[in-house]
Amino acid sequence: MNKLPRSFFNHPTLTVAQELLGKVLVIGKTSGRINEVEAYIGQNDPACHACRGKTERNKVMFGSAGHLYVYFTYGMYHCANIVTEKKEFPAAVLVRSIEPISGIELMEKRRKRKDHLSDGPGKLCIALNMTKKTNNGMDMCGKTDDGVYNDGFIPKKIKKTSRIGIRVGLDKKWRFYY
DNA sequence: ACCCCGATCGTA
DNA sequence: ACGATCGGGGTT
Repeated sequence: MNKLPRSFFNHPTLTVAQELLGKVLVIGKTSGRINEVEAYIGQNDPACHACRGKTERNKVMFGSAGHLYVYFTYGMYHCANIVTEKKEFPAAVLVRSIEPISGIELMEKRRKRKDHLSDGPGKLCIALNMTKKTNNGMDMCGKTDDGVYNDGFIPKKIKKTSRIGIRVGLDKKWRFYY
């Protein structure tokens, strides 16, 4: 397993999003294979948090690639993105689902159930214990084990649809899964 | 200071 | 398919 370097994320978001499929996300003692993502890209994407410019919440998206953008939503959930593209270009890939690989008992304990541990953006943040307070802005290309890894797995067929849970930007088919 | 609504989840 | 849920971002 080799860790993805910053140069992997410092590219067009649609490319990074599709290449992230099948990679292994590691946070602490838990990990899982990414099997669903969505791209959110800059000022011309009405569904992107950064479409109206930089704010206190979305400022991480304007930073350098390879950092986590974790935000709080629906009064009770978190969602985790990995920042892409060059500095000051606000874009990121939302990780919507992972297939649990390690730390499964820990995930079950955190989720308080044994099924559907991480098949949703809010669920996987609970399973991997990611919150805005502790994970927003963290570097996924640093020296710690936290990050994204390539173990050689290659998705067979990538499917593309509109993104989930949004009311604008539905014309863009920027959800990818396999 | 406050109002509105959401990149969701779980159950029906 | 739909309702619960509520913190806080963004604007006043």
